[in-house]
Formats: sequence, structure tokens, C-alpha cells
Amino acid sequence: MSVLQPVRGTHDLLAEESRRHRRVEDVAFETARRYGFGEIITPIFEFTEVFSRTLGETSDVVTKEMYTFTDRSGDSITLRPEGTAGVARAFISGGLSQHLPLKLFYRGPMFRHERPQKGRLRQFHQVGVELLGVDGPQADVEVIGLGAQVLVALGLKDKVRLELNTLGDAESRAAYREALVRYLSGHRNELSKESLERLERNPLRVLDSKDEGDKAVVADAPLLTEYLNELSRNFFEHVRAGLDSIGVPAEISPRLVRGLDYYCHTAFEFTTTALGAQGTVLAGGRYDGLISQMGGPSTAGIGWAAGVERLSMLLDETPPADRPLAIIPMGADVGALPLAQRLRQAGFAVELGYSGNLKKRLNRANKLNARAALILGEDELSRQAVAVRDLDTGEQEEIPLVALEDRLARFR
RNA sequence: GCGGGUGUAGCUCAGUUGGUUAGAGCGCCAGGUUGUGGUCCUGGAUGUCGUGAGUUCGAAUCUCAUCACUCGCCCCA
Repeated sequence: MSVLQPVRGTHDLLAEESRRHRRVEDVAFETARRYGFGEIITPIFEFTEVFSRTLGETSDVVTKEMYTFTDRSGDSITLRPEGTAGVARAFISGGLSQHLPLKLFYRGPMFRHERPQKGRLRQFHQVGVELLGVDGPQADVEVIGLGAQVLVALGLKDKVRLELNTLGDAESRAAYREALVRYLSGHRNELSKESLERLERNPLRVLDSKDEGDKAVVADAPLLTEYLNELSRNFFEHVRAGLDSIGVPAEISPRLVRGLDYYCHTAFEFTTTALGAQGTVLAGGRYDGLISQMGGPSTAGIGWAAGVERLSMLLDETPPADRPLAIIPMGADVGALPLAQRLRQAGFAVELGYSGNLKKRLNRANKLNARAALILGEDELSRQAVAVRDLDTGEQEEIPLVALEDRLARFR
């Protein structure tokens, strides 16, 4: 291993990549703001218990994917593998139950020690939202609608589809889980090795198996919908109707599940087929049991998270870089630096060449995709003016120094 | 964590049955005279052939290990 290599599964984002990345974040935040969400910035590390208790001691994330270390105080610290736990912790430690309902947006790096693949990194980035304190289905519709709108705003509407399911409330889930385990236990010899493990740890996951043998067993398994109580059925109906009413079509996907106990009712995923095995691009659900499980006041919650790298890879075009003005001084003492400072203060993006003759500098200005070159020569200066060359049209004119800001307005 | 593929200049790749100075295109730099770009012409630089061992008179070419990337599984954004 060379220290000159980035750590496995980490990346440097430069130029076009960084602009795509930034675009995803900005569009998500801007859209969330229109839905009334404000930003919360939580630490990227927490006490390990924050994650082990919220994600469940048996989940893959906790058992084998966390970046955990002991700090100099002897505390066990973990780099956050996802965003919800930190937000929930902040909600409790900040006493934010005074401010319900609460709509929070977050963004930033997450860390999971997994085998890297396309669209799956060890340090990756998410944007996400949480809506706390609303237990009715209107919240689900609003949150999913926001997710859909983010994808629309990014131009990805035709590349993703929305899958929706309900897990029912605690009572419905417990009843169903019992029935499912009973059924699957009767078919142990037909299940794959993975699914036998799932049966122990996370039986609902068997429904989602890609193994053909498992699929055959699952085909005759009891259906969750048959175990939904009145309240749960009703809730789901309202979510579906609500999504219809805002023009966000969803496909009901009975095998879409969440394993952890605090999840309930709505589960959804926006998926794409364009990223290989990592098809999920934005996903979330309702987690009414989470905050109380962490020791806070019983509080409803629903949210989603989206993978910034995955979305970034789906963008059709890269946002353009700034198009600066290029100042080209001819001679040493023509005041290029003060002029650059003055124009920058006036709001222009300004590049200053560092070396070379006029031809070379024009060439560089061109490569920077500059809108115009400001040629500062002795002749022009003697007339208190600068030569301004429009690099798109090739037209060149002399502009008096005093009128520069006004006359350059079209290049801003 | 498990299985398959790949790894040659900044980028995309070529490299004959192992043979001596490792190539192309793009990009980069310089020049085509002293203040005018995007085209064109000419010239130039750049590689521990991912890394480390081994086989061999000789390895970018064969073997092994290791690292990274990649595809799939697991899981997930």
C-alpha cells in the first residue's frame, strides 16, 4: 500500500466531478427549502452507541461496516454510516421536541467499510431530509413528493421509478412477522444459505431475495397486506391517494422491506437501472419508533436519504464552470492587479495570466473559456482605456477605464 | 466478507511465439520574430510497463503474492 494513494473507496472530486456533486447538493437543498426544510449540520462522528442502538446490533452496517475507533479519551467513536441517527440524537440532546413539527435537511460525507463498487464507496455523500412530529400520512406524501421533485429538478425524471410499500404499524408487523417465520420455517430445506440467516436475523428480508429457490418459496408465502389492520390499511390508502393527487406515480412493491424494528408504515425507494447493482438512488421510510427507542420522547418521523455520487453519475450534463474575464497586462507596471481587484469587488470573475506573451496569454484565456480578454497596454493606458476583446465573437473595442464596470455588464 | 475481470505516459489505448533504445492519438510545453486566441505546420518533454518476489542468459510479456479499480453476491445511498 502506498501512502500516495487515496484510501480504498475514497475519491478526490475535481473540476467537472466536483461541479456535478455540488449541483446535486445545491438542487436538493434549494428544493427542500421550498418545502420548508432548514439545514441541520451534525458532526460526522458520534459515540458508537448512537449508531449501534439505532441501527440495531444485528444489522450489517453495525456488525461489519462501521469505521469505529477509540479516541484519546478512551471513548468509542464512529464515523457516521448514515444521517438519521445523528439527527435523532441532535433532536433529543437539543430538546427540539419543543419545536415540532420539525423539517430538517442534511448533507455530507458518510462512511462504511464495504467492498467498493461503482456507486458504492467507503466515503460517500448523502443528502437527506427528516420530518419529525407528524404522524399522519400527509407527511409521507410531502416527503416523498419532495424526493420526487429533487429528481425532477435534476432532470432524472425518466431515469427513475418509485417503488412503494407499507410495513404496517407495530401490531400488524408483529402479526405478519410471526406468520412469515412460521411459513418459512416449514420450508427451511428449500431456502438458500443467506435466507436461512435472514430468517434468524431479519425474516422480512427473505421476501427480497434474488435466489431462484427462495423466490419459489416466497411466491406462496403469506402476504403482508393480509395482516394489515384497519389503521394500517387506511394509512397506506391515504399515502397512495396523496401521491396520486400530486402527480407522483408509485408502483406498489410488496417485497420492498425494511428490517429494523422502528420502521413502520411507509417504505419507498427511487431506483434506476443505469447503475448496475446499485440501483437505489433515493430511499426512505417512516420510523415512528426511533426517537423513543433512543430514549427521547415518542415522536413520529419520516425521511429519506439520497446518494450524491449515484445521482451525480446520472446527470446528463455537467454544470459549466464560471466564464471569467481574463486580464492580460502588456508590460510590468500597467496596474493589472489593482484592476483585477476592482473588478472582482464589482462582482466579476477575473483571471490574471501569470506569464507569457500576448499570444500565449490569449491562448490560456481561451482555454479558461473566458468571455473576454482585457488587454492592458501602454497605448491604451495613455488614453486611460483598455482594449476589450470579446473572445466569442473576436470583436475588440477600447473602453475608458472609468466606464469599465458599466460597459462590461454583459460579461458578468 | 466471498467469487470473476483488469492494471503500459496526464487521458484513451497498441505492444507480435519472453529478446536488447516501450509506441500512437489526445493533452501538455516550445517555436512559426518584437502587442492578438480558438485552425494549421514544426519540434520537445513525460513512463520505477500498479507494487514486490520468483522462473529465465534475458520479463511489459510466464508464475506467485500484494495493492487498486471493476463486475456480481451480501448489504445498502
